[in-house]
Amino acid sequence: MSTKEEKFNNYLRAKGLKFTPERKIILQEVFSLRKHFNADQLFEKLHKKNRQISRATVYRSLPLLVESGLIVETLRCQSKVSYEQIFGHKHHDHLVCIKCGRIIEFRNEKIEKLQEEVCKEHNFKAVEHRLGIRGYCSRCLSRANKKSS
Amino acid sequence: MSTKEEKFNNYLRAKGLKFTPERKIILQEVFSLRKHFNADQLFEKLHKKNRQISRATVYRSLPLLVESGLIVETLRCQSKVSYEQIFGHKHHDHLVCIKCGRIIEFRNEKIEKLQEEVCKEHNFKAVEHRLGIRGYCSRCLSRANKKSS
DNA sequence: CCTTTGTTGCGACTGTGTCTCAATTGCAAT
DNA sequence: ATTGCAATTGAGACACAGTCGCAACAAAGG
Repeated sequence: MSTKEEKFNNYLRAKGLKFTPERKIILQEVFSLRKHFNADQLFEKLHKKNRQISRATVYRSLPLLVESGLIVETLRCQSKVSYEQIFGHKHHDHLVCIKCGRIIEFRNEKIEKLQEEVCKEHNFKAVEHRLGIRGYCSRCLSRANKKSS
Repeated sequence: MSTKEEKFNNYLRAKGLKFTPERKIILQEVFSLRKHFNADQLFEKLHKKNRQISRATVYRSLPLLVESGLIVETLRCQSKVSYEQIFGHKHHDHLVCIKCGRIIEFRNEKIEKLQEEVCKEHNFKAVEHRLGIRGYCSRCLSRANKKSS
């Protein structure tokens, strides 16, 4: 099993790209953030740490991290693309609370299997899939019941 | 079974809003477009027909149509929110070709059931769910095979 | 007729993300 | 170490979807 750095480096080399200091810093920061994050949060955090890396570089690096298989584009929340670390994580799906924004992860093998079947039926070669269920989480539901008008 | 107009009107009245001529025109146009569309396509079409309805009004009306249950926000394609008519249609999910953009709809009862179970497990009240599988459609696959380099 | 409340269009604005371009850097070959 | 060159960077301008504030307007009720 290789490290994140190795995996990213291998990807970059294979494409004739360089593992620059900026990319190294971005890689580290991505994995020091919580699992779900977006471009701005990443930029902000770098900025606060006085890592002067431009917005453009941050935005340019994220697709590289996606292509290298370290992170993945997940849901779009409030018109922002949200990313998620997948290095060393299994695929899973999301319950998204539309009230508090909480993201609950789940994995259901049967659903995964059924998706494969659907693709087979349609001669479709899946690259990626996302199942997002939007609604109200248990906390928000119980809170709503307590102070029901 | 009520018509689209009645359903929209009922929703509006219930919220103390009005079924204005602009909203009527927008409603008609939405249902004369093909099933999947976005705000700009709608605006363009109205414009071409010399229906002088402002962009702002179009953007303001779409959330109303969503809340009234006539249309639904589906996938985001190329940073645009895409809508879909659901009046008189059953829920379904999508295979999206990342090469040609084709959208293939499917419905799988077992997946729907399993999703309900997942929600129950997490005490989650689903409002809406989207399953999008992105990949290559059969046409694009066979085309790629023919002229494989 | 007058008031209230919702609606519209206009244009300015916001915010995310992209692009251009000149200057710089990393790396391999010399 | 030096050179050559492609990749990279930062800065700011730009593109574009979507939103907002505001003044004029319309509908409904008293």
